[in-house]
Amino acid sequence: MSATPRYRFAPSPTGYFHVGGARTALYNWLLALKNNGTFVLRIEDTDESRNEPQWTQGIIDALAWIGIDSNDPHFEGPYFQSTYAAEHVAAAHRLFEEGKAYYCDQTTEQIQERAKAAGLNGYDGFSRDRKLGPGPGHVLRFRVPEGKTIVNDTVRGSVEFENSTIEDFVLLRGNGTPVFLIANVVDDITMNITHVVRAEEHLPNTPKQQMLWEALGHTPPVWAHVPVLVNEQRKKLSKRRDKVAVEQYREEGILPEAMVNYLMTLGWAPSGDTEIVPLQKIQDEFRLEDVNHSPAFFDIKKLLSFNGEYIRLMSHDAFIAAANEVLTSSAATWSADRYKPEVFAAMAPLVQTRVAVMSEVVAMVDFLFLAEPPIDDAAFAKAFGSDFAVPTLSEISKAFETVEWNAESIKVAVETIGNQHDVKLGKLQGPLRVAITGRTVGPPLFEPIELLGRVESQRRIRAALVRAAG
RNA sequence: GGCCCCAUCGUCUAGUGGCCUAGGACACUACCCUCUCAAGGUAGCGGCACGGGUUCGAAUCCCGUUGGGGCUGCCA
Repeated sequence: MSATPRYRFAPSPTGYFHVGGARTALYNWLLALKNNGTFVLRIEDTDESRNEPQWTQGIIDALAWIGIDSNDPHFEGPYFQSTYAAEHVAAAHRLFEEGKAYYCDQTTEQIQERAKAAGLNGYDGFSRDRKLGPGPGHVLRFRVPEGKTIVNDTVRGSVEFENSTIEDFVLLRGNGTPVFLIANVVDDITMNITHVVRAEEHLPNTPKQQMLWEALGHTPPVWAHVPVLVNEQRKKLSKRRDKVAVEQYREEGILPEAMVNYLMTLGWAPSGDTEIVPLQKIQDEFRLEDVNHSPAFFDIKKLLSFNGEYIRLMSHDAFIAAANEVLTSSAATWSADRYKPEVFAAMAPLVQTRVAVMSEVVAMVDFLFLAEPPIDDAAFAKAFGSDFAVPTLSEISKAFETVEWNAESIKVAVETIGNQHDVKLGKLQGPLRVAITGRTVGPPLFEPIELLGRVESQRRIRAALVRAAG
């Protein structure tokens, strides 16, 4: 038994990184850090039909994003399962030589037919004693022993399987290549894995793998099966129907800290009355024994709420830096030369409390950088629907010619006009806001007006007035 | 169908036989604050699936029912 625990994360490279995988990886990673163990990354790339080398880099990048750093001393790998194919086959052959596995020539159709006729399901062990040798189309099957298999699971306690309900499963395909069950076990054995922490969907595989560990002469690892993540229909999160790609959340401006914190509150919770907590506290407190047993709904709304909170927690400078990144990216709707970082910096505090994801800052400040911000028709109709709109805006326009150009004076000037017309500032600012920003809602108005300057503000107000007249 | 897992507010959870007239968070509602919208503050709504046991005492232990979910490939 090795002195330090060795955990592993073994994704198959399928093109994107699943949030469920991210959570499983996080569990393993945190446990490795907490127990001064090792996190082994193994890419299970044995399904040649859907195996693309660039996916591997995607996985490493996604792991890095959630804080699992491949340069950290606790990180080991990546290993590639495909490079160990010879070992997998050798292990299977050893099992055959020891009589623990046997060859079978039955096709799927034949197996199904016999099962149907017998009123049973699955493979019935037809070839167990036929003493077949290897050959084209012959699969190697594991001879499931009699008795029962008890899986000791850190999350679920002990789970008992009657071996008679487990069919003699395939180890080697008809073409001689190994399947997942044996490849996974052989790799775990050679990599000295001590703890297998994975999603609950693997629980039915576990008795089979445990039998393989034992048949191969090794003590099985500590198992832990964590509940799956589900959608609002309570079905396992699926690539087809659900938004599961970590990369997509990253692009939309979810902060990694928020994602990590949120993921860790699914099936588990830190002590105390607050869920937004430092990663260190999570690392200190997290225990597999405390993980819930039932599936958890991946609630994007709550994720967004966490993210908004993390955005507000950022320092002034950090927020500006993060915002600058999206404002100078392809997400920007203006031509790059019109962007003025110092203008945004002045606005930053006003937008920081108003966005839940970083991508939202674009629409929050676009009117400052767009030469001609589009005016939403519905917004215009709403703002100019009242009879005070045009007269007050005209007066505002006049007042803007002479008012001292700073946010506070501008506000006072507008407020004064409101008083004369007996219209509260809250209503009065509507038409002005639409004229300036094109929208009915947005950050506080007078600061950006100051930033925009007298001339441009006047121009926009006049344009709106013309539109209202026409 | 078979095997396995699960069951506290709509959702995520705290709770490990008395501290529970069940706590927090998201969402929702109302009010306060307020130049719109947010943020913030206050209050509110809302739950131990059901039925039997065990016990002086059960959300917590046992059994059953019901309801969910996972697996059931020569995918991983």
